Amino acid sequence: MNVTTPDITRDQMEHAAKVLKAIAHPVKLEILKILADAEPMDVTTLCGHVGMDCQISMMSHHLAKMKDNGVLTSQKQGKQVFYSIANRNLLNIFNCIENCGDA
Amino acid sequence: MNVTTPDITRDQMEHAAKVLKAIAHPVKLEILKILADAEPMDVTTLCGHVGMDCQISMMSHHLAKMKDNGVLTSQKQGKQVFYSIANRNLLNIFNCIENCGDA
DNA sequence: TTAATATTTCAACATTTATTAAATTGTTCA
DNA sequence: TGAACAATTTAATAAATGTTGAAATATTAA
Repeated sequence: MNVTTPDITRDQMEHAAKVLKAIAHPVKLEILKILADAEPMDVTTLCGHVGMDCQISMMSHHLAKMKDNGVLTSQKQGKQVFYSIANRNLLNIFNCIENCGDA
Repeated sequence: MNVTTPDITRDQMEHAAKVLKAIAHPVKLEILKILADAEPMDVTTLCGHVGMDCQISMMSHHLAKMKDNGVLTSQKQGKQVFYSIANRNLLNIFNCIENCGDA
């Protein structure tokens, strides 16, 4: 038995890699962080929070990819689409990131 | 103040994205997991553990990238180069992955 | 029905990754 | 020295990603 890391199968590894790929981008991480504190949020508002050079089309692509990989969920309400975090466990990644900040 | 996620600066976000990119790949995650339980390890042995279709050149590329991004460290000993995990805090990512396995 | 708004999709392009084979460097040892 | 081994580097190519603007879709309101 192994005390350092949990046992993870090949399939889980593939899945994990997909999820990590889906968030391994500064803007995507920022989206995640914004939603973490104020979900659900619609695309335009989210774009405003991301700031400066945010384009709605780019935002939509990022959101779609994260949704495709099970990171986010969405719900249409009128003209807007509100995004939420599918599984808040994923947010632990920020703790990890903070601890590893100077790695 | 914010209780859900730690405050993270733009720079930290950029850095985090780079680190995540450097490990968001099934083989790279596997390398990390193998080293987690048996570091340090030389390239050829590592390649054997990864199994099946592992080519030494590919392994070297993966290792170099992970090293470049501060995920791994290396130490030459004779003909061999032994790799280790730079900061074991990063291994928390596996817990996160396990919990989010069915996200 | 038309106009306005919100979001997605499409298409194009540049950039980055992943993979593989071949050539190269460095080390040990006969 | 030179053969054998370990690992890296280089180069070529395919595949995936990121970015952008324009067009398309859907919803609401006038």
